[in-house]
Amino acid sequence: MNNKINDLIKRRGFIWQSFEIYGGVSGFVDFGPIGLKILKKIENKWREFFINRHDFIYEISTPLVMPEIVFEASGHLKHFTDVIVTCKNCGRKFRVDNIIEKEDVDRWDELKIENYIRDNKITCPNCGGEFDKPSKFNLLMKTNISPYASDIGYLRPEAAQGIFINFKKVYELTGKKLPIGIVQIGKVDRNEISPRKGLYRMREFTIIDLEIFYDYKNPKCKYIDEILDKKIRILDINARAKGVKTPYEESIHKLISNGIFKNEWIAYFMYLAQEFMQELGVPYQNQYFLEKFPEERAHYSSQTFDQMIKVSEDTWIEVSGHAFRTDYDLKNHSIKSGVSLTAERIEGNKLIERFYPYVVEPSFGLERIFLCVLENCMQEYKSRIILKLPYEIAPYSAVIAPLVNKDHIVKYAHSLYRELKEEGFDVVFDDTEYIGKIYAKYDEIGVPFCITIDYQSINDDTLTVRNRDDWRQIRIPRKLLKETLMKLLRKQIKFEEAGVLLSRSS
RNA sequence: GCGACCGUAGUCUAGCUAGGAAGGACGUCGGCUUUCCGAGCCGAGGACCCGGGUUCAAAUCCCGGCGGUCGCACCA
Repeated sequence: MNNKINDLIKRRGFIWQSFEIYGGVSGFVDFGPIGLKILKKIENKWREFFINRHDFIYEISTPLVMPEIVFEASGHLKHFTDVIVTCKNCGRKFRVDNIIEKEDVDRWDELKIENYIRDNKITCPNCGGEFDKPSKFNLLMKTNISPYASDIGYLRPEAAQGIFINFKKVYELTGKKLPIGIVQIGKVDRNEISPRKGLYRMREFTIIDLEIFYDYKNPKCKYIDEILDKKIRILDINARAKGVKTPYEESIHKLISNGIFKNEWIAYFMYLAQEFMQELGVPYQNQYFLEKFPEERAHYSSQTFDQMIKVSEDTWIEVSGHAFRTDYDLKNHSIKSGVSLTAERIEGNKLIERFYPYVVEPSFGLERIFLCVLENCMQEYKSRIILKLPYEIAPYSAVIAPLVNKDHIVKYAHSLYRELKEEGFDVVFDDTEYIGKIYAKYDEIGVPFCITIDYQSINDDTLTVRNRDDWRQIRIPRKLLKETLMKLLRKQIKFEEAGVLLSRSS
């Protein structure tokens, strides 16, 4: 990916490899102070964007470790653990169920598979070569829940299961209404075979799983009308099957009437996801939705679109997946647990039926969003880096800096800093260096404004505000600072109109 | 997981071919200086990925591990 971003991330300590002093373990990263502030602000922005604008989405939190039975029900034990064999000659790997056509092969252990392959002289379908010993890969991370080895637990590979098993409780707590959205934001673990490329493929990351439960007999999305004229960029499977490689642009309305979506909810949240990434600074042209072929989809999904974001000239990465999970999960957990995870259809005063709602799942990888945002917000100006983060996700709203390291100037600046902090502004104080360095440093980590205190401030209680994106400065009275800063951060006022524009600049 | 290449302060790097006191730049910390864009001067702290082998002597050569990049495979 972008070397300059990598360099910046390292230099400023946004993130680093976990367990570094012990040599590191691939697939895990630690977030440093600045990186974490940005990450958390993106997370909060997500809440604001997706939860607060609706009245039917609720957030919950459930454990990371889950008992084995949950994943028996969800299908993850079966579909997440594959035994594979490798051809000694050509090196190709095959899933055992593709090589041995016996229906119970999923339950065989490696020894039985090895014996079967030898006894039946099964060879590589590609080159006819001999197979090596079978090996297992287990994408679920295993642990024990009690001192007894028989109580197996797994770290969750998605936050969704915690939502499905609690569907009925939340549904009842919130007034038995459909549609209902339940979201969980938290860490998940997957034993990736070869994690690579820093934040792109990790063994532990933060997932945002939003499950929208709706009545399949009333599939209308009540928000769809608001966005029918809006457009998205998309590459659906029909187009892909014809060999089309570039996404096309189309209105939601047209896509729906063309039958691209299996339901309106998936379309609605795809559009919101696109708008969300736009608000985080990723332009429309750097996004599209890629529909997955059936064989590319997860076992629970009947339709999947991945939201692709451009991070460099030839690299697009998935930041969200939009899956139509139907009633797969609720049904399977109901069967396994004996508890019926159903909604009720009531007409008049009578309970007509209990049914499994259908589920649409928008699911986001928080660290990937972080990565895409950094890649898209980084700009260079006069051989310096400016991280043009949207104000809401900048690590600080402003830095307060004395222009020179003189006691009375520093004191004045520091008291201003205290005052802003007490008012709730997320600001930082920095008197450590020459002013040019301060500008450069905070441009690089995306802080939108720099408030400097100079000799004039002492005399007339004015100060300067410097704009990260174009390096212009205004001078304003100290008493107007809080109000002006608030307006600037909310983009309620143009920078040059917020105070007296200074001509000095280079 | 396989193959190729790689691993020196926080970061970038010199030194490795040909074994002999590990050097620089930026950043960090302290001091001086400085009225606006990584400025200047002085000073300080900070590194050979880990383990084993060869050798009088290993950052350097050899083996193993860990990690990284790229390619293949994998990616619910």
